[in-house]
Amino acid sequence: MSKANLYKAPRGTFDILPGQSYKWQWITEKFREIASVFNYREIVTPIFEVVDLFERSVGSTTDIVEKEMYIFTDRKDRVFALRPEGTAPVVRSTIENHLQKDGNISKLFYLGPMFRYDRPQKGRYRQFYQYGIELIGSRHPYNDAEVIWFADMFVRNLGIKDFCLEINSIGCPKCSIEYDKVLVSFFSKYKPDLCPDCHNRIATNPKRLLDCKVSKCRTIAKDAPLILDYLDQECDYHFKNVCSYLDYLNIKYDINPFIVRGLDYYNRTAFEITDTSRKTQNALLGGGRYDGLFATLGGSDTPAIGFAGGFERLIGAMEQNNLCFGNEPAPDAYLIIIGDRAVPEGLKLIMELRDKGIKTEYNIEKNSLKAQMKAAANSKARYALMLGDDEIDTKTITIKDLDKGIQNTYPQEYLITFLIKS
RNA sequence: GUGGCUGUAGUUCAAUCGGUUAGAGCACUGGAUUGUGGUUCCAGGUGUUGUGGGUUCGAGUCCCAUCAGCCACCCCA
Repeated sequence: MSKANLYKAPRGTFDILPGQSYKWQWITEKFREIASVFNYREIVTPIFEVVDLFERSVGSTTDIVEKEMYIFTDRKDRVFALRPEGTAPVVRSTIENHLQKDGNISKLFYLGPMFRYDRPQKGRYRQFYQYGIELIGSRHPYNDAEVIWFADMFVRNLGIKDFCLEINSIGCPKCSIEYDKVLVSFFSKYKPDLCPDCHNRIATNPKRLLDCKVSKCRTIAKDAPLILDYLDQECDYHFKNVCSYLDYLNIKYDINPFIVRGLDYYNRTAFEITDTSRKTQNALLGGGRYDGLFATLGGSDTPAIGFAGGFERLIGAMEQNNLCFGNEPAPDAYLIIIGDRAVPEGLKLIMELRDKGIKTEYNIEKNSLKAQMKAAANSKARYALMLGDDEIDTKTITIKDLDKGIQNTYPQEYLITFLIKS
């Protein structure tokens, strides 16, 4: 072990092994299918960006930029960060490449690894894989609902049933000025009972006070004034409309006034889907509206909304419920060659099969029929194709159905049609 | 980043109070059956006990460090 394991995957990272990779593919396929149905197009951005992009967009007081970024300097002393999230890069690219024309909507999706320097745990990794969408160029509440609809449909299509969709509105900067004041004065009354983190939150980010997991703070927060009661008229109207559209679409949701997304750029609609069969690391996906981000990053005033979620969490939820990831890849046919005389014929055959797109395996290093049969069974191939002296003499091939255990000998010309038919 | 638990064949787990050559199932390979796999029987290697130090006549076992995983906090995907 020690010699073979001199090198290990870095802490918090993992290899997606051959026995697992089809699960990633399955989820990717499902995601692409829904993206296609909703008319989203893929965008691929670099895995690292100048660190400033994330500081400006995600917010300099958030945990992500304060302590979770992988930052490095290149040979010309430029400071970069491995992307901790996907929205800021997409917005940067949209601005840089003038993808967004006023009055139009851009619908983009992305897939790829993200990086956060957290302490690893099950369901929490330093390199993890996300899927996400961004709907850019509309402030209409219908589009909030449509993005949520996409999320809901995706999770549902994977077969996940134990999940909960929660939505909230965190208002706009204007509402926040008023609401933050109310929060500060409310929590200040309980200052001695609050945890040290919450002491800081009073000064830096009052809304996060609602988010604290410390039980004492939680009890206090339970009676805190709710943002929903402090939305200005436009925000209130917007939120009610989002809810109405969700109702029209027959999407079940709960309103949870304690949802405060961890990134600074969100405004108005915020939502999360959580895995209800799990107590920790149970956020499947989360998103919200970010109408101010384009301006923050130097673009024109462009409203947008999106969400992102993690592959690992989905796989965890699916495995826990024994859900199907499609078929594990296996060959259609396994060629078994008996005797040296059949080798040239066999090679001709395997060439023909592969040319026709039939997934065929053959192991020239296994000699005995028994060993080859065993290898065929282990490969999970549907059919074993046996070619020996008898078959050569009669220009036939013996086909054995490895599940049913029955076999028949057919003329060689019939083989391709047989395999294509079944 | 804080606190705790754990680390033994490929894998799941044993190994008495610190005692001599570290064991078993599954998996793997070969054979029984040179034209038949998933059943059975037989045989085979499974290893620097995560790594590095220390204590001891003697360490898988005790101590320290380190790495990794897990749990809780935190954070979120």
